[in-house]
Formats: sequence, C-alpha cells, structure tokens
Amino acid sequence: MAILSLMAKHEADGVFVALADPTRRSVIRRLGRGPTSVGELAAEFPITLPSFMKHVRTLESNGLIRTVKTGRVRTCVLNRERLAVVDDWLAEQRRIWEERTDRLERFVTQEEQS
Amino acid sequence: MAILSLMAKHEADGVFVALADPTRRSVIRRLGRGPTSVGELAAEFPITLPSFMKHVRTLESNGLIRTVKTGRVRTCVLNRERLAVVDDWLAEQRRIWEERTDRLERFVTQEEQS
DNA sequence: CAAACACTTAGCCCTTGCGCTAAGTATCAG
DNA sequence: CTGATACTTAGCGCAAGGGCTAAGTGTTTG
Repeated sequence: MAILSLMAKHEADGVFVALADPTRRSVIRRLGRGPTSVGELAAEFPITLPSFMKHVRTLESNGLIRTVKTGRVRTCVLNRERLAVVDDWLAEQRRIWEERTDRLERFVTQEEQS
Repeated sequence: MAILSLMAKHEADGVFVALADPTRRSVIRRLGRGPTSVGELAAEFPITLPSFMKHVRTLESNGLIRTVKTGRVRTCVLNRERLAVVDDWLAEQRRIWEERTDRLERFVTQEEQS
C-alpha cells in the first residue's frame, strides 16, 4: 500500500505533465467523442505529423489514451479512468481544506469556552 | 463573452502548466492547511530559496495563490477558486462523454426501428 | 509490382524550465 | 548603527520540450 501510493504519486506527475500541453488536452477532448485515427486527429492541428505523434506517445505512455495499429492505420482511444488521477487530487485538496475548517471551528469553540 | 471564454481558455493553460510540477502541487497542498511564509514553505523542499521563489511566482502569476509582503516576510495564501479551472475542464470532459453515449443510444434505437 | 498512403525514425534547432551561486535590498533586533 | 534575517535580483548551465525536415517501413490499391 505504501508502495502503491508512492507509485500512484509518481505516475500522477506524468498525467499532470501530459495535461499541461493544449494540443494534448485538445486530443483528449476530441477522443471523448470516440476513437479516431492518428491521421484524422493530426489533421485538426497546425503541426506536422511527426510532431503530433510525440503528443500521442506522451498521452499513451502516461495512460491517458490507448492505441492500436491495424494495417497501416493507428487508432487512438481515450482511457477515461486515467483522469481519475486529477479527480482524486482535487478531492484530496478539498479534504485538506475541510480539515482546516474543522480545526478552525474547534479553535473558535475553544475560545468561546474560555 | 467570446473574448471572456478565449481568455479563460488561455488562462486555463497556465493553471495546467503550474500544476505540472510536483513542487508546485506540494505547495498548493501545504497552503491548503493555511497561509505560510515563503521561508517556512521553502524549508520543506530540497532546493534553494531563489529556485523556490520561481515556483511561488509561477503559482501567483497563474492565480493559484496570492501573496502579501509585510515587513520582510512574504506570506502565501491559496486561492481555492482558481482550481475551478481544472474542475470545469473535467466536467466538460464528462459532458462530452455523455453526449457521445446519448448519440450511441439514439443510434442503437434507430437500428432497432429499422 | 509500382505507386500512394499512413505512419515512423532519426536527427537537428531553439526556447523554456528548473536548478545553482553570488551579490543586493529592505526590515528588524540589539 | 551593526548585524542578522528574509527575501530578491542577476546571470549562468544544462536538460527537456515542442517544432521541423528528410528519409524509412510496412500496407493497401490499381
């Protein structure tokens, strides 16, 4: 479990890094509408195919998408579950705030008692 | 409104970039527990103060934290609302999936009718 | 089987990001 | 007013990121 959470933390980094690029976020959005070939995806961006492929590989190596090649065409599919990393991070953040609010409340209550 | 959404989209990028660094995410987490001085924050990381300050400035210029200097000490506070950018992005993503699911459903229904 | 297609690989360029040291400024403490 | 404190500025070094071209590989297609 300690190892798992460490691993999760490490991998989380890659997800955030992958999401830092607007092109990659756009790809994710596009793939939300369904699987798409690399060529079709690339056509929507003003960069060359090799450059675009780097983004695809980044997304894949960080688990945000999966790809399969059939014949000469590679199809990309979104891995929705992977975004849970971000969701979890936000949730943890909220948990921390709430804990703080609780502490403040207890503090105020104490003040009132004295 | 068109300008606002463009601006929002542009600024969103900065937020994601800011979150891509583990040190900066840690700072956000730490600040969730309450305002802290730069020095106190920096002490928790294995980097020099000038290096750390860059992270602070990145976080501030992207609206994730706010800082005030009183005397010689600069205090950082979290700007919780700013993380809504991420929340919104996730929400939009979910919206897109749902739309897709709806389309698929309609498609299946049509198939059944014919 | 030749040519078109859909990537892929290799390698270069340039900017940006993140880290460092050294030195500077502005409080605060004595 | 001297020294410690808490940043701040300036500038350097290096690795990584994102873009490009040119050339290569493996699949169709005519």
